Amino acid sequence: MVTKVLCVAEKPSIAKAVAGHLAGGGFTTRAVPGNQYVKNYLFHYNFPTWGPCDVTMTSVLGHLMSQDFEAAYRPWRSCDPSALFDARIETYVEEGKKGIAKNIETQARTSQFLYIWTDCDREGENIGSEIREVAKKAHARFVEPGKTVRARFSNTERTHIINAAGMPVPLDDRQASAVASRIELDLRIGASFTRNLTLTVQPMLQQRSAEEERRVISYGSCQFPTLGFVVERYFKVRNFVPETFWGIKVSHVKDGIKVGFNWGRGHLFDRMAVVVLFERCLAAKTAKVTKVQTKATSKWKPLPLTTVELQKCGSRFLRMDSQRVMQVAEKLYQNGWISYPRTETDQFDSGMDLRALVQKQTQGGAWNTFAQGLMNGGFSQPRNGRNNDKAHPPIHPVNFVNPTSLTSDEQRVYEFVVRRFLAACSRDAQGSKTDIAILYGVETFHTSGLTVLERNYLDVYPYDKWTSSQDLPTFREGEVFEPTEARIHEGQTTPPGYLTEPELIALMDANGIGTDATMAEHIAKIKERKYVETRARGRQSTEEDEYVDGGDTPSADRGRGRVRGRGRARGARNAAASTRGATTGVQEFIPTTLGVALVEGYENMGFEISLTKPFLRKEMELKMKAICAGQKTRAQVVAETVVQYRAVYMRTQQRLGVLQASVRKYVLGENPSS
DNA sequence: GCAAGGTC
Repeated sequence: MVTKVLCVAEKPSIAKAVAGHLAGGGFTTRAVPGNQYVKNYLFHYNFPTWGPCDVTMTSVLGHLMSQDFEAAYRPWRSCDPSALFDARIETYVEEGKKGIAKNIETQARTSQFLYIWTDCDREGENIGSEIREVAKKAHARFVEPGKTVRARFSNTERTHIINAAGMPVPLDDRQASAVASRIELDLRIGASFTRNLTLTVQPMLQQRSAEEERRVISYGSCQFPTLGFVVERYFKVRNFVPETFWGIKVSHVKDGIKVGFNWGRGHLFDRMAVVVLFERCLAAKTAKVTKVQTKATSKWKPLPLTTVELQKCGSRFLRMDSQRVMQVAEKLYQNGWISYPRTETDQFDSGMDLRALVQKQTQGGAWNTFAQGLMNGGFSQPRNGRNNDKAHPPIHPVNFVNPTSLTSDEQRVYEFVVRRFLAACSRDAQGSKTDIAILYGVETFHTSGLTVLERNYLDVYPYDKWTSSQDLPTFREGEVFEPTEARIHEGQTTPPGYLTEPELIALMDANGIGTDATMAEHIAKIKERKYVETRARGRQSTEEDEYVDGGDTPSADRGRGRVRGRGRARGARNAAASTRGATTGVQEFIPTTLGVALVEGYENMGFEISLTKPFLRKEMELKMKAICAGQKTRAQVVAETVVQYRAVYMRTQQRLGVLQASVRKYVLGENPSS
């Protein structure tokens, strides 16, 4: 009898790609009853481990299993919400996935080996164990060592897949149980806090309007910190106190060109000190050139595209919110135009044939001649970023599609993905930068000029701006001159802007809130729950204008002097800096009165660890890592975390008045003393 | 009527 192997991937696209490589093109496709997306691919393959085999390659659609509390606990008023910390949880296959489970069971009945081809990440390991559970119902042998194995692969290149097929490894049960504990805790904590919050706060809102009647007021370990970021920035803006600062501006006209010099100290918040320093400059009468340095500089091409970066760029350059960008990218992926859109990887595998992908883009589009240029010798291997999820390559175009056959949103996202890819395969832009420093009295002033020599990737990537500044006149080191003008200028710090979507995504990413696949959902959820609202950013932000001007060009001096938001966090300032070239129309997030009330209410309860800050999610991540490392078990982690949250829950009950006072203050507009 | 994570 021929050995039969059942291969199961996490998604249909992987099943098809793997089958294609292993079967050498010769496979039979069979429909799976009850599901239109999943297919079975039948072929023969000579596995080094097992010899010639009949193979069925199929897939699931992400997680197979769902979990919910046992029936008695499902109605909201059936129990005190705190009972959900230890109510029994049932694991079951949801109606829509029964066909997929049945297919695996049927195929497993006649198979000797189960070969898991889910993504090589923690969730993939858990999905693999779900598949094994289903196969076990057909035959208990699949729990025996060596009967269920998994493939180690990180992309679907032919040689990589064939290699993986020859080197099966065991499923990692630790990773699977780390995910199982995450699932259990999110359910217990989310459901208990959400029911409690809804049942205690929602009745207060009904005083305001009957529409509020059925509104859910939810707590989740991702949605609350997301809301927290929005509220934190809101208060930074509202509580901002402008400060006046002073600086010294020196300019000099030479060869008919006016050059502005920036003070080495930037600006100071002490007017008298600036006056004293300024008078010393004037007393010196002349300034001396201390440095003239011209050196080569370059602007680096962008990194290969990750999901987070795609979402940020979507908000900035395409005027689409993150959820819309992902919907469109998903469609482009399903139609075979771009690669899998959910990836954290910003490194291309060295084995990938990138030139073949560039070649496809010579067929058309506004970028075709640029792509041709890359084929004619302009190609340069993309930079490697720091991230590799070991499951997916960076987002890239896999086929050329005539843009006219796409909707306008699809066109813009496809064009961005293509241009980003071509840019990543180009050479860095090259330029020449001249720095000039002068000593005026004992104060130093600087200016600089930039000449762009080779645009390279910039020609295909209009989202980056890098332009030559005005030419500087020639200065010699040691040259002495009397500045045409020197004066004190006064300015004021300006508040930071409200949080924009790219900033919010960057914060979530940096703090481990959500994953590439879910960040947009969490943002959409806090909008849907009416914790936040978005609106198009107006022109009130001088910050944006300042950076759009191009920073250190001599002409950037305007009116009262340049202002800079001293209250703005460093990360946010960088984010603003990289919006150069962006048009306005970026969405900004403002919390609703309910959003503010929830965050303030929980903050005022005075927990040692804040529910509205990202620390708890980080702790969860550490606990999952401990399970993966074998330092803790799933049961331990669940038990200790439940103890922690039960205490927080009890405290919220004792201090319910604090939360209710916050709702009265912000939502109902009542005076605290009344 | 609850969460977050997969995927279509």
